[in-house]
Amino acid sequence: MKLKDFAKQLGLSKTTVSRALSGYPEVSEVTRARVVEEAVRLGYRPNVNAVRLKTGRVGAIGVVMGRAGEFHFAEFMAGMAERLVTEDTDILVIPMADPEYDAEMQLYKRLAESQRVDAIIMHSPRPNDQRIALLHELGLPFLVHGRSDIDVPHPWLDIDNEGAVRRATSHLIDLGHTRIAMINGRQGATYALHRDIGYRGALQSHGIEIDPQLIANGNFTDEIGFRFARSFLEQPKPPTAFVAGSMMTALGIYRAARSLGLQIGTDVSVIAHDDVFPYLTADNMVPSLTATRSSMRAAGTRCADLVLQLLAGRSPLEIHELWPVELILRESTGPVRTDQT
Amino acid sequence: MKLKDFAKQLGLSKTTVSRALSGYPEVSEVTRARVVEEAVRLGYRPNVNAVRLKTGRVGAIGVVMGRAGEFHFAEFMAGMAERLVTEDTDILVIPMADPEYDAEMQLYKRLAESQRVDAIIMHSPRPNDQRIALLHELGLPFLVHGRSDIDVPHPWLDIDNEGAVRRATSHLIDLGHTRIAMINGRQGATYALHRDIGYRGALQSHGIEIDPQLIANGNFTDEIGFRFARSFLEQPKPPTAFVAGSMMTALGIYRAARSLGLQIGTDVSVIAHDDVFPYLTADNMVPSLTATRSSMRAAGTRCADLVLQLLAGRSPLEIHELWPVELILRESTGPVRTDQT
DNA sequence: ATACTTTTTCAAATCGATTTCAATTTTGTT
DNA sequence: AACAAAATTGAAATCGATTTGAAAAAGTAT
Repeated sequence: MKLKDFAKQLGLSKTTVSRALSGYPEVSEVTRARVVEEAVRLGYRPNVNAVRLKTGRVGAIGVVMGRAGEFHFAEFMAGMAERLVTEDTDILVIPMADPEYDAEMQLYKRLAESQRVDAIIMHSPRPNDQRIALLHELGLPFLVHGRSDIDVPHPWLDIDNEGAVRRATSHLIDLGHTRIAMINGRQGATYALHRDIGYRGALQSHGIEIDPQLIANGNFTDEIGFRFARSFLEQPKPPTAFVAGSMMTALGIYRAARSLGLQIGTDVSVIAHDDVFPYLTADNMVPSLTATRSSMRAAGTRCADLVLQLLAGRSPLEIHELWPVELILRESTGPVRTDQT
Repeated sequence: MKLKDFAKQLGLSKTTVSRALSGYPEVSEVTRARVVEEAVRLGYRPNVNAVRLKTGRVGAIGVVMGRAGEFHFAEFMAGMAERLVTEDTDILVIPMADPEYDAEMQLYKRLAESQRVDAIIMHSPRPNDQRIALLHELGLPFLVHGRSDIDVPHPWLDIDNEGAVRRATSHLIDLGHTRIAMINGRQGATYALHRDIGYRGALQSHGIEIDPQLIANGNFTDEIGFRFARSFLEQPKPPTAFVAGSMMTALGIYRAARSLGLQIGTDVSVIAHDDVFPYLTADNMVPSLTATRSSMRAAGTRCADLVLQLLAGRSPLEIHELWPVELILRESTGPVRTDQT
């Protein structure tokens, strides 16, 4: 059913029908009501591609997806979906061949030229991230989930990674720990850097020397958590506490500690960052996990919201949201054992 | 840069340029070479929306996403992305307000009418799933990830859930277990039904009575695993083994067993289904988890592939793929303790 | 050189909507 | 009732490509 046919059925012009459906004020309420009602009855719905061609609006927000099967991703998208479901806007997942810089730059260029999406949400930016410069140049509206120190204005939403880790680390220090290990995310991303800064900052401000042997970087997997925790704990001077980047990492650390006969919460303290997953909760771990918490889903919802605002004309320059992170104390952290220090 | 301008620059007509770029044979090789080269140099790229309007092809495959933040989802999509990255096709995630039947039916109708996607991948179908009937009726190409017994032909890819669980259960029976609990996925989906059939079948063919008290259904979460395992184990006649629907469920069962001082692999055996996640591996659990395994990512890749074939004209009638599921024996299963039976 | 293919190119129609500008109808005022 | 102002409607242009059918150019055979 095309507009032309539909209009003919109603005995109206295409113009009037189109206006009635798009809510323009120049059409009488009685006509509009009739048009809307008949549209539902006859099942008329504008062809998206025609609308898109004419208006230049696509009705889709792009999210670039790397190969790594990030479990965060699904949560973030679920959050976006929550906001977008009422908006007639969908999410375009753009597969990226290689998480290589060049490939991604090309991808953005193509996206901008081909008008597949109205805006892009970019993840895990790096310090001085040239992708941001490119997006800015291309004029394609975008929002960064995370931040970059690049000298180009960009709208972003980020959580206070530095503050979160600083607090977590400080808390461990307050409990008497001095050998605190850090199993961070992959090197390169700003968030990993911020966490590193928070960690170092906390130690330094308490006059504790930083031991590079206690710092590791890697994917957010159980495997990484286990491997590094195990190797750290087998050092001559093992850590008495861990700060970890994710729940999965924490699972690995738990496993490593157990495998060495160490009790979490007494022999070894653990704090991890919790993105709040419906399927795995910090409170349910044994012992329950002390965590810095921030909902990934909520971030997705808000990012979608901000992008809509951006598209509605809000200035990108004023969009900067830094979300505080809660520290939830549970059983996995405890005072350092006096014979350990 | 529009086709018109670009053609003018080259001194050719729009027709010839369009043909040259789309690889039609009616254009001389020397002209084509020039056009292609100049397109790259001048950065001309056809406007997708115009192409889509004209050709009726959208270049996107739709995946309906429920609210539940399924961790499988990201893996499946990562798999799809792997296949689609080389095609010029993207993934459209369609948010669904409520996982209600009616709402979803409406959604499919809207999708078909508005031509947002070329095809749809549908997840977790139910027995006699009317959504399949609807999609069939609408003429929107689709692929079902899973199966339904509905009396409408539909292309599908599924794993052998029944066989997997039958084997898992039989294995436990071979180890001497007779009180075997089943923590299945949410009731309603065909896969849950198939698993249930496999479970019951294995018990029955060994002459073991089915105890409804040992069967539970719920989301794939640590929480569900814990709660049911705990309540089962506290029964007067507790199970000595568990068959579980997911790794997360298994985590919960492990936790429940531990909380009751039971050793996994000796006091209680556990087999779970493993969708193969990069961040959490069955082999790394302690003790390592015996699992029925099938890669969700591979399924995503193959589903994307099949949809492309569908769009290329392959008959939906002949697309039925049933993937076998491996059973990987590890430490979480062992012979029943003789004092238990 | 002519007639006839074959190859290459192009003008114009088309896809299905939105929107400008003009025409018509309705309402309000005197 | 006459006229202006406001409200409503519609014809035609437009978005940027693809594709049909016709024409021009090149190639081949007589």
